[in-house]
Amino acid sequence: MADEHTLSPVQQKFILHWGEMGAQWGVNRTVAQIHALLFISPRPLHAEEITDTLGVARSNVSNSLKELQGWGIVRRVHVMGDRRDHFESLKDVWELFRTIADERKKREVDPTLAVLRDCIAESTKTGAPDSYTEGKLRELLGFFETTTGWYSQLRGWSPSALSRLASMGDKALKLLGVSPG
Amino acid sequence: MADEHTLSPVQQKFILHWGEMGAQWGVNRTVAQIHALLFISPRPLHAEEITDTLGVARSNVSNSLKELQGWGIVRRVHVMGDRRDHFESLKDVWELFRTIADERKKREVDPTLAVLRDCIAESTKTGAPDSYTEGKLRELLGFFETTTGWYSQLRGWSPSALSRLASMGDKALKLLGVSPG
DNA sequence: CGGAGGTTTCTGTGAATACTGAAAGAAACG
DNA sequence: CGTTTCTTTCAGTATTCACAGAAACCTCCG
Repeated sequence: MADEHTLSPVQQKFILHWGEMGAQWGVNRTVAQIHALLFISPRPLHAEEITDTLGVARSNVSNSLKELQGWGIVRRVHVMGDRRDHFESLKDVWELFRTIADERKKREVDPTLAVLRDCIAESTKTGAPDSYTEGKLRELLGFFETTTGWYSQLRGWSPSALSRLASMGDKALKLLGVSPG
Repeated sequence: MADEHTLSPVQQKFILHWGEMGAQWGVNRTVAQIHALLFISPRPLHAEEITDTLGVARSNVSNSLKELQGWGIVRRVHVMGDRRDHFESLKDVWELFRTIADERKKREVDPTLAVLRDCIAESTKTGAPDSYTEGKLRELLGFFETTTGWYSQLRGWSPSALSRLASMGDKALKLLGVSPG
């Protein structure tokens, strides 16, 4: 291909690290690498550029792109005068992580809430010979309910509002008449 | 063994789900299951009880326990009149997740910060022919620095303080003279 | 010092997952 | 329509990861 890319050492380093990070968090290494590449690319790339740059199979790129689109952090765009699909990552870091958090909540936290409620319901219904388990599940449920409640509040706020709030630190609490302890 | 355990359907359901969740987040399924079992167990268990209850190999249990101890969420305890090691999970949900968060930060976020700083340093040093990448890496670094800053502030606060703060919602911002937008 | 109870390490095997290359399938163009 | 260009699906392969079972290793006790 004409528009072959070679990555700078810095780009390589970042992409490789991002791949490792992804793996640690349950994301396929290649998927994470492709995302890293798109994230630092100043323009949308088509699949074959990605194939060449990362040295993985074309089909692998195709599937990985589909997964990234499923996460909502990569989208297809079209470039004038080029039939091929091009792909670009969400470019705003805050929006990026908010999207990922939303998706993880939907995929993992919400089902967990459902399971916990189920377990607790069943446990109380059946007369519960072991109340210890039930108590613990209740605590867990309480934790998830509280934290997801916080999240849904905060996710509407802008980064700058949050950062101003955070920079006030403990003073904020004092002002609000809330003690940290 | 004498003290054989059979799990109630509810316990099974929870343990299996916890295992799946773990897998999604990059934790070995068995490791997560063992943790779930210990979490809902009213007393410390020894390795063989775990083996019998979950139906996995003794050695697997041993390794998994070691990993859980590495995460700091399970510890060895001794039971009077029993030579065997017993194991128990952190029981307080908030402490549990704080411990996990601390550990993930140490293992994954901190190295990422280091890599980003490295990349940026190298990029500026070498005269940076591609400033786009550098800019993006800076944004990413800023994001991680800000959020970890928040985390280290908040992790000292008690759940109840946090929940009082959160329950005030947008009112808190108004009081502080910060607009959400 | 020898043996019993308990724990960890090690090696081979099995299962899951990621990946490739080829073939089939669409869409655009002449 | 037939051809070209591009994308996706599919089936087989490789690699990685989890796991079991055996062996080795402690530690306590008589």
